[in-house]
Amino acid sequence: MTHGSLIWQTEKDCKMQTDQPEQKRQRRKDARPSEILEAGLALFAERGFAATRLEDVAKRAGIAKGTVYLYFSSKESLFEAALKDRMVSTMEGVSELTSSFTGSTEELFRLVLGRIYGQMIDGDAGVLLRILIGEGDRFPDLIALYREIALAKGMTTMKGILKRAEARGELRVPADEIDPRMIVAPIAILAIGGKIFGAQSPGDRDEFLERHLDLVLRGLLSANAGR
Amino acid sequence: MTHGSLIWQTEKDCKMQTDQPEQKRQRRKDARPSEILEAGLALFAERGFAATRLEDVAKRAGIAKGTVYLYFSSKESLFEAALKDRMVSTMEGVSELTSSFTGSTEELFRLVLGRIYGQMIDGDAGVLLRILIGEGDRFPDLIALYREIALAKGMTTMKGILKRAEARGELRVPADEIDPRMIVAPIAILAIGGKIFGAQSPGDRDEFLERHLDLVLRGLLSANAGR
Amino acid sequence: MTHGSLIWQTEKDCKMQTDQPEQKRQRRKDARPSEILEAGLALFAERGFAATRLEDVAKRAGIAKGTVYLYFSSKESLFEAALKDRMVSTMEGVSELTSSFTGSTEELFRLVLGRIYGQMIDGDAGVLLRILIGEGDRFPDLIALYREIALAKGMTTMKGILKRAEARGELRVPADEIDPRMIVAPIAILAIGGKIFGAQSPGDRDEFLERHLDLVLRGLLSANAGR
Amino acid sequence: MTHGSLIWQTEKDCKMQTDQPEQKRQRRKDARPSEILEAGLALFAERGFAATRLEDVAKRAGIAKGTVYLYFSSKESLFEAALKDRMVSTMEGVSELTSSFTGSTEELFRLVLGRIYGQMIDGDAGVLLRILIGEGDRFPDLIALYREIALAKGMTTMKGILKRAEARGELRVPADEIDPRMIVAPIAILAIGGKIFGAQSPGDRDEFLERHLDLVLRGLLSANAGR
DNA sequence: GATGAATGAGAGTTCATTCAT
DNA sequence: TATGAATGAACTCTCATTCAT
Repeated sequence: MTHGSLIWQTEKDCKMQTDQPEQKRQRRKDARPSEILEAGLALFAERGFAATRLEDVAKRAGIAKGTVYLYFSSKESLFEAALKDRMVSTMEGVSELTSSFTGSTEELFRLVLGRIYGQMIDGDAGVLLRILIGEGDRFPDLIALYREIALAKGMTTMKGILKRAEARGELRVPADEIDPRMIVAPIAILAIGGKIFGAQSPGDRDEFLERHLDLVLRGLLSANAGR
Repeated sequence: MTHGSLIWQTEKDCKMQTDQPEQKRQRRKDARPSEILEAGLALFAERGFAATRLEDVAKRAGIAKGTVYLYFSSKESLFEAALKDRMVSTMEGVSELTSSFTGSTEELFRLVLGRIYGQMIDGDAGVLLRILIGEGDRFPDLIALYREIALAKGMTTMKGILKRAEARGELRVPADEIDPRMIVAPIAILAIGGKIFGAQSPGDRDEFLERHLDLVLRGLLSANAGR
Repeated sequence: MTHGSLIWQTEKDCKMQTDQPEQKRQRRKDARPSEILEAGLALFAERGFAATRLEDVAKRAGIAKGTVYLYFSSKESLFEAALKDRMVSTMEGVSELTSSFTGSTEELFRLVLGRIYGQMIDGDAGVLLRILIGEGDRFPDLIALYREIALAKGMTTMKGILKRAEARGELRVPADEIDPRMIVAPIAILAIGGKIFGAQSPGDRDEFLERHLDLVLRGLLSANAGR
Repeated sequence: MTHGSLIWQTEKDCKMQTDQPEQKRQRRKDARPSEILEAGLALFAERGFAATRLEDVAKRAGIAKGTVYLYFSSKESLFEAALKDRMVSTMEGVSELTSSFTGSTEELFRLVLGRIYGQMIDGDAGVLLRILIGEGDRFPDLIALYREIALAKGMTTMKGILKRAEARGELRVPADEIDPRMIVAPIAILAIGGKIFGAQSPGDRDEFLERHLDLVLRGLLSANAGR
């Protein structure tokens, strides 16, 4: 849930659990926002937006209810902040992978999809998507934002990979005729609907990834499939 | 969603109440539960569980707030009933298609996926999923139910198709090594995250289906893709 | 405090105190608004707007907290409603007095000011003014409204009296040169600042009125005042 | 309100803190209480007691929230201190005018009322009244104080003027039969309810004063008014 | 059965006050 | 002394649920 920004988390844990173990009335203005973010993210993921009480978020962050409002002006803005925070960190790194890669398309796919798997399933990207989806039309602005930041970037990256494959003569069909969403779909399924479609153990997931890759790359049918 | 016409019928009844009091009233009484179900489903889909007010459900069903409690003991139970009702009806029909089919696997896939497309996107299956997803862990029973009824059935059907293809020598890999979820994933993506991943026009959707099919059946890479 | 709309109050008291003495869960949709209005008015007057808790208003009206919101959308709108209700009833009647009067200007002043005394001091008009004044710039709309409805009407009425006096040759100066506010001012002082300027016993008030009238009508100085 | 310049000075100090640390800081320390008083008074006047946040008072005084509590034990005590401070300074000066005056009563009234106009409308006396009025029964001590300090003094002065006029044979009625409040009332109206009764421009005010004087001194009716 | 007025627990939010620094 | 982060009681407003009619 909270692997999105491991560095901050580490920092925070140090301060909290080592230096000032059980005190009340601490002052940690710098660390607070991300702590609250984490707490909120965890609870939003667990219960959805509406069913998450700000008091519980505060409790989980180890602070009082009112303190949340020192850093976020409302429950909604906390949610927004959590979403933005994760979107940015999630979508970074993936695109960089692509540009410098020199191996085969299959290897590149393996690398990129593997990376996305991690972000989506072990990280928080899937969680956020789930909330966004579930809250219906409550957050049209956030949906728009998500589409701009996360989707657009993801699609662009994927298009890049396909173009590259096309240039190398590895594609069966023109790159333009492939919708990147279909390639990412199984991941999204796992991320969004883990509980529903079957929350996998890490081992399962690796296997799922392999099959996903194989399916996407080579398809189901044998060359001589009777049609 | 699909049975939306019922609501109109209710409205009509309202208008006619003074003209034909007894008969219409009787007919409506029998229809009540499903009318409330429809209204609930529509609003849950639109706003999520928490953000849906029972008063609005009642209004949409053309009845008074208190009347809902004559048929459902709580908001939660209405939610569960609405989802269960739809789950059962949604997943029927697909499996029958398969058993009697005699053509090629590709044609069968085209038929079955097309059918699922309809159910998921134009019907309520996607809506159901969306609601379920957003409420996190709040309705574990419903999730379990969904997995039993919808997923299990869908997976079985899909497995059947794959086995059949295998028997006909059309599969590139053993049927057992294919996870049916990967085949259905792009559809689910469209159904669940229409707003997020891009709500398609019907034309778009057909094209999406074609590409989806093609991808699944033959994969991305050309036979001589450098690896 | 509550003499502004005697008719409603009477009706209401009948229903409440005679017919259904001590029941909970009553249903009195028609009487409720004015009951809540009265309760609100009383508490607003006692404590000011901000310091009045809606729960106390409810308690005083003999209902539950939430019930208030069935009739008024917010605390502010309750205040508005109370203000409007009283303004209208207060300013009515005064103007009618004037039009049909045939006696001397002094008698007319005596009549009109006496009437206003009653409204302002025994009624709620003064209370409302007090709140409006004390809450500073919180209710600019209400202040504007007050000026339109209450002030404008009052000023117009007063101007009418002055014009009438002028026509009868009773005025020492042209009617246009007299600011009606100065005539009403002592009353307003008493109404607004009863506690501060000295809350009078009814006897005091009558005497105050007499002196006020005498002062206004004939002034302080004797005809031969050395200047 | 009148001492507003102090606040600017404070701001300047803030800027200079690094340049001339010790001296300025010292000077500020002594000025603190009255700076806070000013800031409080200004905001209480603007918004009323409840709607004024201590944080804003601090900000306006150029200090931090917590610092207020070094000088005042609570919001209420700040409020009381602010009002007391001003009451004392406001009512001084008027009484001295009277004792040494040798001209006609009309001229004396003109002088005294003019002075009070200034205090009430341009100074803080009206503000104080306004605040006190709005808070209903919340500060009985302050109301008592106000009556003692401000009202009593004002009334005494006014009585002195009337007695003097009586001795000079200029009064139409015995001085004892005139309530000084009626003479001051129009001023209070303007001071308290500027927004409500019409906030005047300085020109308006002078004219209002003239008419006020004329009305009070000579009354409305002509000598031969039909009665 | 049907209604909708009434309820009251509960949530988000504010802000006077405290206190570690 | 001065600060401002932290607190938590208190408040407004919502809405699932009840029940007299």
